[in-house]
Amino acid sequence: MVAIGVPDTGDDGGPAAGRVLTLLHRRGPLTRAAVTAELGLAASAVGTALGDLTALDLVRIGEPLRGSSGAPPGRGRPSPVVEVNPDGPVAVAVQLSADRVTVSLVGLDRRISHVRKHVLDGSETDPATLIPALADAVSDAALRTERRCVGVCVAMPGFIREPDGFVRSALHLGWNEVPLAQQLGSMSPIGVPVAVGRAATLAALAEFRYGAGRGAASMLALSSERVGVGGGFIDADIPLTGGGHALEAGHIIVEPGGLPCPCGARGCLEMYADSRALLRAAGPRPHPGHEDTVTEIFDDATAGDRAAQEAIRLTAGHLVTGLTSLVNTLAPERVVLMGFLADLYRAAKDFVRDGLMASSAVARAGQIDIVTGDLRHAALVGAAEKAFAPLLRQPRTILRTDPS
Amino acid sequence: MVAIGVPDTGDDGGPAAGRVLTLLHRRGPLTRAAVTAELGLAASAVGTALGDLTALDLVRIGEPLRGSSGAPPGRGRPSPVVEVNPDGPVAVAVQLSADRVTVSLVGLDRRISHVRKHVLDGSETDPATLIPALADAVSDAALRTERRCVGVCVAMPGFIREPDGFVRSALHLGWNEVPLAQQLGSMSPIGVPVAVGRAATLAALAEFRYGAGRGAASMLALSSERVGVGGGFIDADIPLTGGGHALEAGHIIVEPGGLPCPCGARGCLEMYADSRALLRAAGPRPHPGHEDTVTEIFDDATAGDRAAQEAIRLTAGHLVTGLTSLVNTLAPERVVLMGFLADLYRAAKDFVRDGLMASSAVARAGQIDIVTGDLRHAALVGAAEKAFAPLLRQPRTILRTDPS
DNA sequence: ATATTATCTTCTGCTAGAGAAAAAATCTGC
DNA sequence: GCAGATTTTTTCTCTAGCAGAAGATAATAT
Repeated sequence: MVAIGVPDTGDDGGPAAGRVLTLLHRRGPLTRAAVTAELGLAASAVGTALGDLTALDLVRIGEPLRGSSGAPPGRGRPSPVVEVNPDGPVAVAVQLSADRVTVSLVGLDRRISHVRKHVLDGSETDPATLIPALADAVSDAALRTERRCVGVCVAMPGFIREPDGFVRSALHLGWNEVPLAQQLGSMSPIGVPVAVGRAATLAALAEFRYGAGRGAASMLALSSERVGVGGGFIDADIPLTGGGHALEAGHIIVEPGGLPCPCGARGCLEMYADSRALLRAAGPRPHPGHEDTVTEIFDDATAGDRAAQEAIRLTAGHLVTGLTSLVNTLAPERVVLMGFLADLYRAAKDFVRDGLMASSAVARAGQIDIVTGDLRHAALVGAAEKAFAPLLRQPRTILRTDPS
Repeated sequence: MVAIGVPDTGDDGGPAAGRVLTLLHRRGPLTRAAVTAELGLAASAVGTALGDLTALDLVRIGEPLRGSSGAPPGRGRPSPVVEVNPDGPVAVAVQLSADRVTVSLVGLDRRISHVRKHVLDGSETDPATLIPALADAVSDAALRTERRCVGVCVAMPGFIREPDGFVRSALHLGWNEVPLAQQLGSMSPIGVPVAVGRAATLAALAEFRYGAGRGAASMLALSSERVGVGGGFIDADIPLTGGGHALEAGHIIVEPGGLPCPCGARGCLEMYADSRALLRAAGPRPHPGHEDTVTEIFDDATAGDRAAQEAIRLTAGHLVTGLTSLVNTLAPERVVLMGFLADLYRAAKDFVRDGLMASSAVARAGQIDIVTGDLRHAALVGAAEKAFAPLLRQPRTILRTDPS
């Protein structure tokens, strides 16, 4: 039973140059020999791929590892370290949230530079005002560097139609039916593709590839920043997008007939498990400032305050209910909690973990890990991933464009 | 801005022969010209692929369409119709449920033959008893035909570790940690790969490709046969497996703190939306027989019986709650209801549809269709899909094996 | 210094498919 | 009934991309 006649190139996965570049982007500096072994390619194929990639200024071939710099020298011909060129192309990564805009440049090494933050006041969130300003900021960032810009991606909350970056609706900004990618593309003089993605999905992608999700086959991320709960799910390196509508995890129903949610339903998770819900559960508190009071509740609970502990348990209990439904649906190998939910989890670790194990047969069968996120700019990194994707897949096609 | 130097083979997607065979399997008879246009391949590539496939007896090249048989003749050289060989290879598709076993042969044209059903009594469900019997039945089916058997797939409920067909647990059969695929493979004298898959996922896959899900980008299927609720989700032609644990949709929580479920949680969907739940909601009824009474409730409701209508609304309301959470999580383009849930939906169509639209912002944004399933042997067809997958991907590699 | 080892480079060969040109099979108009 | 017109198939040539073998290279080990 031996296959004959066909060389069986395995899973293929596209041209070698793309696979090599993707590997270096994902895993950082590697020796040439490691690249060859990792990809299962012939040494000659890796050789030509790396030759092309260096010619395109996408990767840099360094010195072989020596005594001082890391690994043991070993016998045989030393293998030079290859890595993504830190002065190579950049992507413009933008994060657009309800109260501020962040524009940054991200390299293939995922280093973030040229960060510009702008706090929005209510008068600026109108698409007709915000988009031209954003286009300026993007062009500005792209033109301020010598490095070649290969793409733009905006991470924002809302319902996004991914293929064409069309914003169906973004409640926090009050947007409806805005062709963001198209408008941004036509207003920016830098002729590169513009993509738009759901912030929660992109942040989840970043955590999956470079953060708390590393190594998992699938990962569910839940995050909350003060108000609302968002989610992202990645399986086999592919985010579940649902055409831009998936993982509205804040609107899992955890209390049928409960509090009305602006989304139209009653008893949504985000009415019961975000920071407002904790404040409500804790009852009146001395200091009115929002952030302070939330951290105060966590501090009080640690110090032994029964009322604070009770409020945390109540809120965490709703999180467990939501997690049970989500885990039984998606069966992630790992759950990553970010923002307020990470704080909540840290304050009630065993309660959440034991609760989920007790109520979810999938969690029991699947050996689920619950962890907190560990990336600082997950959404920006995720946006860069999306902007870089075409280049990583087909480096030659993307860069060998007529510059005239 | 024109890409030069690279032929841009597009998405590739593997060797042409596999793509052609897959297309014919999925879409049925097509003209040669249609195949070329559909796949975007050069005519010469399609020519050699079809040549190879006919040489392997996988496809049959028929007569060009003529006046009588279908389409208008048209000008130019007539294009012969090509189709999957109806006497070509078969897969053994097995459905294993709590109370019976079905063994059948399925061709690349999805025609099902040699169906053998066996009703299980309690004494036969032990793995040590059932698996050898199943191995016999499978070999028997494979040897009774002249056609070449290329694979076996068992569809069954439970937690399945897909890659190696290991049954983590199957509550209905009382199984735990059973290496089904491996045992079946070693007991059957026919040397072909054996796969095992979750029945609900495979049925959903069949509906997605050939049934009520055709044409949708993503699809959620929910089914119920008397007891329990199962689900499947397909996105971009790929089922969400979660390592065999995904879409335990029956264990979405719809009533926190509600009825205890054998899974360990309280308030699971399947405690509130299967046929037992409807019977409970309807209260005592004259006739004790199960099936009769359920259809009787539907009939009474149609006839105007208020109590029956109320019971249906109550049960359907819970279905809406569960659907809301599922739809907000997965954002399917279409929802397919099967079995009892299809009956329930037919009895309360507007109630379910309006309820979901009212409570799910994702449903409102995404234009979700709710439909009932329309395949009779969805699980068997899905099992055959899984068994055929390697052949469809690489026809040459799979069949050019040394028959010695 | 010489052997050993691991890696890299060059060269040849093969496969899959693109693309152009030629051949085939039907229809249309006269 | 015959000459184009039209569409499709076939044949042929050519290239990209990678595998595999053989030789070159640069370190360590003796």
